[in-house]
Amino acid sequence: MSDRRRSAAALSSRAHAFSVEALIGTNKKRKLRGWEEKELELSMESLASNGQLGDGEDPANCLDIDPDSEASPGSDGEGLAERTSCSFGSPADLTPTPCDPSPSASMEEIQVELQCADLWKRFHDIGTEMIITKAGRRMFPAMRVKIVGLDPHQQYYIAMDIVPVDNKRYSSKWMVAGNADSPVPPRVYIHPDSLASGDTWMRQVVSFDKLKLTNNELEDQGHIILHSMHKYQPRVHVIRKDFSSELSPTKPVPTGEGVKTFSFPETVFTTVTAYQNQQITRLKIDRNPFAKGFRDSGRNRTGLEAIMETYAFWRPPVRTLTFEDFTNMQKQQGGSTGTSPTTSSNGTPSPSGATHLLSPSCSPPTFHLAPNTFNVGCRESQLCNLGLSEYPACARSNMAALQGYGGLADGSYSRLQTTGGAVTSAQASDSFLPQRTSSLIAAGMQGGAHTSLAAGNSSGGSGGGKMDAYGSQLASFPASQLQYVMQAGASSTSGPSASSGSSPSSAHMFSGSHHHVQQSTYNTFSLHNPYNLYGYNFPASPRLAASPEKPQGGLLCSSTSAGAFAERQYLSNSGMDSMHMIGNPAGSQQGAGSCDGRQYGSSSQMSMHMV
DNA sequence: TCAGCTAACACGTTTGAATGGT
DNA sequence: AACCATTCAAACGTGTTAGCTG
Repeated sequence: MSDRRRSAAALSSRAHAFSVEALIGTNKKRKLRGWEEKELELSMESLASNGQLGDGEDPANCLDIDPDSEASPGSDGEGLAERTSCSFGSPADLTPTPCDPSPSASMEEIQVELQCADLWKRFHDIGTEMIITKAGRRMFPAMRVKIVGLDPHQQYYIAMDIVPVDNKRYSSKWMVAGNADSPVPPRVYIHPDSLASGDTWMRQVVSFDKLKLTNNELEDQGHIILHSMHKYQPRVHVIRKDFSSELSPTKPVPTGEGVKTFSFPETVFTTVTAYQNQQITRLKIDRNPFAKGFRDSGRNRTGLEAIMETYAFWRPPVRTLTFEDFTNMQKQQGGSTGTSPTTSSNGTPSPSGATHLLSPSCSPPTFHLAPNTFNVGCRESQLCNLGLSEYPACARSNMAALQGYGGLADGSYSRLQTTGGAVTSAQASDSFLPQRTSSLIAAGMQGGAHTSLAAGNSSGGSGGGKMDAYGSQLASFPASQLQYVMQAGASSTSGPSASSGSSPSSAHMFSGSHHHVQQSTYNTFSLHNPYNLYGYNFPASPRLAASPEKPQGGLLCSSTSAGAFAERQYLSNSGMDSMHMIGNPAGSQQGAGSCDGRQYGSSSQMSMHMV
């Protein structure tokens, strides 16, 4: 069955959007503007008629959808490819839009920042689809926002609703299939942490990942009810306590003073009961940890795919193919489409043909520290040596993938994992995870030593913890960073069983390691994304570039609370001599999370050192 | 015949209780 | 007794797919 599934997943019969026909039949791009402006007007009328907009609200402010934005599925008859042909909108195109035209003075300063906007933009460029089911389905990406400007002592509700963008129903080819179905009962998802103080809200990332979408109008568990094949816009509401008297999960969000509403154009999505665009499916599979079972991970791969994965670190960063890419290719290749990247099994450019598709936005990160230090990522707006505007979008998004696991919001353990014969797992918490005691377990050490590092609870920043081995080496690092020493040469892409040659102790670590490790080591990180479609590939060291074999010798890594397993996995596979993750003590946030379903710490910077 | 929807399924993650060691 | 690490299993989330419906 898995074979059948995978072969089917290679190309959906419904994936029309990236067909050559769809891609080249897009010279009507400019025509969209007129249509979309018209659509926008209709959209606003629809919102107003549905009672989704409050009195006095300016609908144009509430759904600030740039007429040039062509990312979401539309009904212009040109299909999704038309939307896909656009490049990332400028930041101005996707700015959050407050909807309340007359907020009170205390509400005026409130700002909401969409977390993981890069991921949303990726989906947005393709045409975001959200599955809805009778039982309810979570959104992916989930809405996650950071709120600033609240009165720290004021009590607020944070709520989310989803409103129709227009009054149309779409077909699987994103053509208008008629008017929208009858309005569904209004539903508002009130964040479970409500009611909370402004200080509480501002200290955490407000996540709506528990929100579920359903098409069952009789559903009574509070899921948001939507129609399939309709286009919707999520909205986030900040509601002051004294204006929440009318707040109800089954009533439209009250409007007016004391309520401020935000929407993000890049979060517009189309509801479906089955994915229509294979690019969306692939992106969701690669970024949603719950869908890891569908990732290409070495099994049932074609020879080409296996090679591509094995040599993943050789390849340049690849981003989603755009119409401009395609036209450029046509120019460069004399209009030939024979090597169109769309022929790739997952619809992405093949490595051989991808070099001219490099996006400036995916250019390699800049060396900015010591010559041997390589800044690979940071969390936006925090301790970032590069300004956000100049920071490669792909690198940012890949940073999330790099960060691995670090449960924070729910107080669960952070799990640091790696692969092969290197470090196995850790449940980590230090000064970045103040409520947990840190520990780290390393295996596959040189000489087979079973090294267990318990960093301890480094409250106050003082170094703590015990180190059974390599203590002197590790002690030189701040206690707030978990330290690892592992043997790169012992690791392998073949998974935990690759711990051959390890001592009984290390073998024990693998045989008896935490099941999370056992389950996850095969699939995580871009190395297991055989096309490296969604992130940035670190440049391999020259040594490794010459050979896929991994170097021998020690590997010194440190990590913050966020999982470092991915980095280590990358290192162990790519031949990086070391990687060093630098935490962000000041920016440590409980509740920090990722948009791909993982809980991350707030490590804001990561660098690699040649040692 | 077709598009859209549903439910069963396999696979993986998450979560918490149980167990054993220190 | 308290704490911690580990194991285990159930619950849950996910995309796929065959079959159903209109």
